[in-house]
Amino acid sequence: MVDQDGRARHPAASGGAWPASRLALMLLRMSTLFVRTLREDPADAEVPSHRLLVRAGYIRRAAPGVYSWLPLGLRVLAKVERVVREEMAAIDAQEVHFPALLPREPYEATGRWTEYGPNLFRLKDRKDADYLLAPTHEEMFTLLVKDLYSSYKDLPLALYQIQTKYRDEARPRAGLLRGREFIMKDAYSFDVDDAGLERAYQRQREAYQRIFTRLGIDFVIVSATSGAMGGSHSEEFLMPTAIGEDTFVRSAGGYAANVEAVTTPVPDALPVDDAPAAHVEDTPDTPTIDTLVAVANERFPRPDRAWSAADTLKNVVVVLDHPDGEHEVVVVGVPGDRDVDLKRLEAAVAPAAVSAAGDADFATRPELVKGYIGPGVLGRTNTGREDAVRYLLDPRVVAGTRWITGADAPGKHVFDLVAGRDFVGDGTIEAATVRAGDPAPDGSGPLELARGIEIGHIFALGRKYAESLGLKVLNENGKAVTVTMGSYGIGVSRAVAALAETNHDEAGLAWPAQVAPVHVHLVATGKDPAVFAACEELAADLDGRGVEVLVDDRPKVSPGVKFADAELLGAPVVVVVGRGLAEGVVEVRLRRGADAAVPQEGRPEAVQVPVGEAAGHVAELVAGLLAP
RNA sequence: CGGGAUGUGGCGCAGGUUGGUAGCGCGUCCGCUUUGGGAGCGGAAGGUCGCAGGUUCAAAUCCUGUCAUCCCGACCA
Repeated sequence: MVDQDGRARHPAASGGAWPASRLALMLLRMSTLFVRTLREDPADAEVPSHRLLVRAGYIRRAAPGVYSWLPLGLRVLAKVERVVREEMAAIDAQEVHFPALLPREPYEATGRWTEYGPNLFRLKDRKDADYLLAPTHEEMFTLLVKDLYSSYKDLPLALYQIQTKYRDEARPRAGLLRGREFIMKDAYSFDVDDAGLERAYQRQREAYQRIFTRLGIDFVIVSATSGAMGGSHSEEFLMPTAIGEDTFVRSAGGYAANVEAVTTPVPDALPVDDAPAAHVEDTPDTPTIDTLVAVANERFPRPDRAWSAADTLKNVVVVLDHPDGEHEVVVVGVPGDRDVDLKRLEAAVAPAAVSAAGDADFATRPELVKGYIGPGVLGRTNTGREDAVRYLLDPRVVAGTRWITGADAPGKHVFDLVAGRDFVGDGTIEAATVRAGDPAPDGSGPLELARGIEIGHIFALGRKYAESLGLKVLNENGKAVTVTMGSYGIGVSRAVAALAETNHDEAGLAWPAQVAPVHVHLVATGKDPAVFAACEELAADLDGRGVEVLVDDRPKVSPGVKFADAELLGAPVVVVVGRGLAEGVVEVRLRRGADAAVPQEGRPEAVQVPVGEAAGHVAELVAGLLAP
């Protein structure tokens, strides 16, 4: 990425406008199609979508997390894009196209040049000016609207693009599912007031539901945190799958949220009247919760039941790195049977970055005795000292709860320490791990955990970007008001992978008709010229009816190879012209079997169709598969 | 950034401990045969064994360094 003169550059910096017209439909031939199928799995691919998309010749790796699209892959991508474009048009969003290569200044203005951190692809031009490859385009959209619009009469407005995005992920993985270059549809709404934003948000939300439904992608909508994006609220569209990277929770009663966004129902405060006074006890060699519980049960047994980890209060030292450069040591108090979930913590303290405290951090805070940290030295409210370590508590630590926790000296813990009476925090924080069985915050029952792939994310951004970039319009009273915005993303290339992930079997891909590169894979077997002639005739007939056909016209390729390729490539309908032709029939079968909802085991049943009726039969079949 | 693994024709791999003319399968090319489930026979092209040093008469193999890739974790609209 650095050329001979030492200048940074990026091979893909030109981004790329991909006109809708690239979905030029034409009859494809295996004899000339630019594809090479692989018999064996590529060594670097783990997940099915990655393995199969490479094996079937849809994509090729160009660099870690960077993929080239081959003809078949590009057709699937184009079909996904077409659905997205149609549904964007249906809610009056207009398509534009920004560069992928952007100057630093706008991102400097919103603070994201620094906030985005090492994940931002940065480069310099020959004059040593800073540029970036855009990870997302809020700034550019905001500035464009600011350039052109200045009146409330111009709003509401919704714009979008389908554009290549760049994020220098520390660890790209799973092929298209987490790349460093990927294709995203990003839409932005501009409104003059909150009610307008809410309407725009809902229209996008509904469009997303239609898009994923049309694509045949199963999804759940979960509440999410807005993270580095800022904003008031956001929701993620997740496709549930075991290989998903996002953990979310849901209840039988309909609650769903990303783990980062789950809130803990706050228990009622307990009376403290009957609680004994706090007392410090010797608990030698108990630096961990496990050892503490064991010693407590041995030396200070409770009459009613044994002590458990849930009776202890664990104080975890973490470091927050704030965008302004401040390096702050903080202690988070959680029930001892839970850990601090760094992702949840980070979401709760965004935009600060979280890391575990190192020896150097402990050195700056000698009052923190590893393994025996307690509220005695924590918290500004608690200690009355301005320079005390900030102490944030799990919401479960309500007034009246009784805890065993560190006494700030080696080998000593304090028992019967009552929250509210003996100590308080500097606030509460959602940082404890979420477990299956935890109650949903809306009372809709216990939560279960599941995993999913994030395929869409919608944000009610509010005024963060408009404010920092000065996007204002004049209202009815001639007064300048800051515009309120939403941003709405769909991972388009990721959706292709998600579809492959869901629609395959042992033999290969098995696309839903709406996104399949072709509708029909037409195979000619044998060497009889009459077979090839009949196959050509059928292909032309289908083509004339608007059916997209890939005809395997390769001579001297054995039937086994052709069948295997048809199954690997995954067209929804496979037609075989071969030995049946002598009896005047061709074979028609569905790639996924008669029940098109689920790929089936083994080979689907073939239907014999008289050759004269084949085109009509197949065209009807395809129309049925394409019908909503 | 931590842990683990791997770099050998286009792809998938063996060889390495015991240093001695670089191998197998698939794919590709030519010829003949074959044609309903990844064909057979014969022939051919294609590799400075990731890179750089070192040891040695001799290094894919031993030593040192370095780079890269993959997996797990950290990280991640």
